[in-house]
Amino acid sequence: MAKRAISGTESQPGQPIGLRTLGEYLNLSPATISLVLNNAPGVRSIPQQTRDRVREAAARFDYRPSFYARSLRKRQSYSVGVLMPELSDSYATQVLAGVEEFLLEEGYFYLIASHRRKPDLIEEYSNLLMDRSVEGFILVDTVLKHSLKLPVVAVAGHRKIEGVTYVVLDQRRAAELTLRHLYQLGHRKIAFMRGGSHSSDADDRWECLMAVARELKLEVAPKLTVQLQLRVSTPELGYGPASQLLDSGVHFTALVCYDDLAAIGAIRAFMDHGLRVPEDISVVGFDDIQGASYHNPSLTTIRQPLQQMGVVAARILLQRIRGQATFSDTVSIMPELVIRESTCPPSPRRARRKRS
Amino acid sequence: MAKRAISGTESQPGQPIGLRTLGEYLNLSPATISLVLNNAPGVRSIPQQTRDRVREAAARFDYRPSFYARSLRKRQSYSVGVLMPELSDSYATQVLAGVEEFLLEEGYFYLIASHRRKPDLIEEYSNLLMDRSVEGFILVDTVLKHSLKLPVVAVAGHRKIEGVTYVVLDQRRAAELTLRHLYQLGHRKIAFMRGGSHSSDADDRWECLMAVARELKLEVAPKLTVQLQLRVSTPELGYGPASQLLDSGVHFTALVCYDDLAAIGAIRAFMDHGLRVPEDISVVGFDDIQGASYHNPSLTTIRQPLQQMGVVAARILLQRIRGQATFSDTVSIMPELVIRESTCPPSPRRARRKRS
DNA sequence: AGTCAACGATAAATCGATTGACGCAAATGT
DNA sequence: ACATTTGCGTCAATCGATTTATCGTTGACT
Repeated sequence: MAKRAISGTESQPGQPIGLRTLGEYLNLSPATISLVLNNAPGVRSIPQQTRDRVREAAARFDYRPSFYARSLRKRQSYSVGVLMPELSDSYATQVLAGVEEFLLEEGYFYLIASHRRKPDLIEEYSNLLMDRSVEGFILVDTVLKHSLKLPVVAVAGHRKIEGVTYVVLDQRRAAELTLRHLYQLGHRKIAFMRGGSHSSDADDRWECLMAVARELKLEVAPKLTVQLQLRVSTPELGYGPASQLLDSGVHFTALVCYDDLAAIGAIRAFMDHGLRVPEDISVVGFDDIQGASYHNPSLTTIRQPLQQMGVVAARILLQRIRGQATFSDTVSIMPELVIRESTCPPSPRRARRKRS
Repeated sequence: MAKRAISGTESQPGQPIGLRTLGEYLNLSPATISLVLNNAPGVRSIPQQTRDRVREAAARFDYRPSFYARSLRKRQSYSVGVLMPELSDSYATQVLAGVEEFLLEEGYFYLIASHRRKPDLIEEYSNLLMDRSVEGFILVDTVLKHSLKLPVVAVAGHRKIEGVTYVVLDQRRAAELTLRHLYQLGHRKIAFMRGGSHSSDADDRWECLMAVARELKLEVAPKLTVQLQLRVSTPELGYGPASQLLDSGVHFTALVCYDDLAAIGAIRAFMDHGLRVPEDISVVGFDDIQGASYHNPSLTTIRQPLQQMGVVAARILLQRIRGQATFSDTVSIMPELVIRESTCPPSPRRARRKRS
C-alpha cells in the first residue's frame, strides 16, 4: 500500500515535478530514481520490475531533470560557445548550420556572440561565455588575442594560437582548381585580387595562387595584381580594385577574385566600363555564396563545403572536450570547383577600348 | 592576523575560485561576500571598508560566480530560446542580429534551434529548450502548434496562438508604398505574385495589396496573378510563376513579387524571354535582402527593418519575462520603400513579342 | 552453526551561490 | 546597573540531481 505522498491531483498541470516528489510517490528515494533514469552503473542491483515502475512514473508525470541542478553537480554544461564576426554573414551561418547539426545530435547546444571583429568584444564575449560554463569554443573567422583555457576549434582563422585546432580549406588545392580551370580555357593573361590583411585567409591563399602560377609558368604582372582595401561585406569591396585594374591599361582576359562578393563587385565594374563577362573577361570567385548561383552572370567559383566544415569542427571540438586525442592541429577540407557562366575561353581579339 | 586559508600560492592559475575559498581567505563567510558582490538589500549592515576588501579580493582572484549554482538557486537562466527555420536564412539572421544586440545588453543569451519548418522538430526543440530552462521564446517565421508555458514573441508568424505577442510588418502600409510607387510611375497593368500558403505573411500581404489596388482603382486581372508553388529559398521560386505570366499572353508593365528572391527569379525569367527590366517590365520585390542592392538590375523593394524588429521582439520578450504588462498582442513595424533600378515608368510602346 | 554473498535499495555528502532569520559584542540610553 | 539599540556579519536551509559508501535481510554454502 504505497502511501500517496503527492498532494491532491494525479497529474499536476502546474509546476514541473522533481526527483523528490517522484520519489515520495513511488516510495523510493531520489537516489534510486536517479540511478534508474540514468542507467548508472549501480543500477544493477535494482530489479527490472522497479525500473519499470520508475520509468513509467517518470513518463506519466513528465519528469524532466533540472538542467541546472544536473550541470552543477556534474560540472558539465553541454554547451559550447560560438564566436563569429556577424550573424548576417552567410559564410558564418552556413558553417553554423553544420555546427548545429552535429551538436544537437550529441545533446549539446551553443551560445553565439557576434563581435563585429572588435578585439575587445571578442575578449569580453569569450569571458561571458566562459562565465556561462561553456565547455569549449568554436571560432568562425575570428582571431583570438591569446589562448583560452578551454578546447577551441577554429574555422577560417589565422593559424597561430597554441591549443587551437584549425579546420581550414586546402588553399593549395583551391589555387590549383582555379588556375588550372582558367589555364585549360586558354587564359594566359590573368589578373589577381589579393585579400585585405584583416581577412584571415588572405596571405595563405595568395601564396598558394602564386605557387601554382609558377608551376603553370603563368606570368603574374605586378600591375595585374590589386589589393582589396575596404572592410565591407558588400560587392563594393571589389568594385574599386577592378576599376583600378582597368585603369592600369594592362591587358588581361581573366580575373581571380578574393571572394564572391568581390567578384560580383568586379563584374559590376567591368560592365560599367562597357566590358562583357565572361566574353571579354572571365571572373572566378571564391566561397560559392548563396547569391553566386543566381547572380547574372552566375559565378564560376570555388566552393567551400561550409556546412561540412561546421560538422567537422563540432566533431573535433567534442572529441577534445571528451579528452580524446587530436592527432593534428590542422584539418584540411577539400574545396570544389563550381563552373558556371562567369568564365569561358578568352576571346581571340585584343581588347581595344579602355573606356566605353 | 588573517589566517591564510588558501592552500599555498597566492593567485592560483588553475581552478576557478569559489565563494567559499574566497571567504576563507578573507575570514568572512560566503554569505557576506555574496551580499557585497550582489549589492543585495542586506548589504546595508556591512561597512564600506569591508565591502572594499571583498571587492578587491574578488577582483584579484578573478572570482566568477558559478552560473549554474546561481541559476539553480535563483531559478533564472538569463537565456531565451530562439526558433527559426534555417540558420542560413538571411531574413532570420538579420532579425537575430537585433535580438542579440538587445539581449546581450541585458545580460541575456539565447539558444538557437533551427527546425527546417518541420512541425515535429519545432515541438522537439521547444521542449529541449524548455529543459534548458529558457525563460521565454523568440520565434522567427515559425508556426507553433500549441501555446507554450512561457512568454513567447513571434516575428513574422501566423497570428494565432494564445499568449504569443506578434511583431509584424504593417502590410497595409507596405502595400500602399508598393502600389502608389508603381501608380505614380504610370503603371496601370500590374501583375501580382502571391506567396505560397506555407509562408506566414502570404494571405495578409495579399489582402492588403488587393485592398489598396481597389482604392487606386487598379484592375487586377485574374490572369495576371500567379501563385508561388515551390518551397525553396532560391530565385527558382519566382522563375516558373513569372514565365507563366508571360505565357498567359496578357499584357502587363509591372510585377509585384512576393519577395526579393522571387523577384530575382522573375527578372531572370523575363530576361531569358528577351525582355528588359525595368524598361519592358518593372519589378518590385519585398524584404530588401542583402543581394537586392547588388543584383543587376538592383531591386526596388520594400524594406523590413529586420534588425529593429529583432530589437523590439527581444525588448517585449524581456518585458513579459519580467512580468510587465504587454499592452497589445500585436506590434506593427513600419516598412520602407527602397527605390532602385528595377522600376521605371512603363515604356509607351506595346510589348510585341511573346518569346524571343 | 556460522560465514558470505546477493539483493534491493538508501543516507548523506556534494556541486556553489543565495537569503531570511538570527547572534554576538560594543555602545548608548535611563 | 540593566536594557536596548546599532553595527557586523553569520547560520543554515535551499535549489535538484548525482554518487559513494553503506545497511539490513535472506538464503546458500561449508
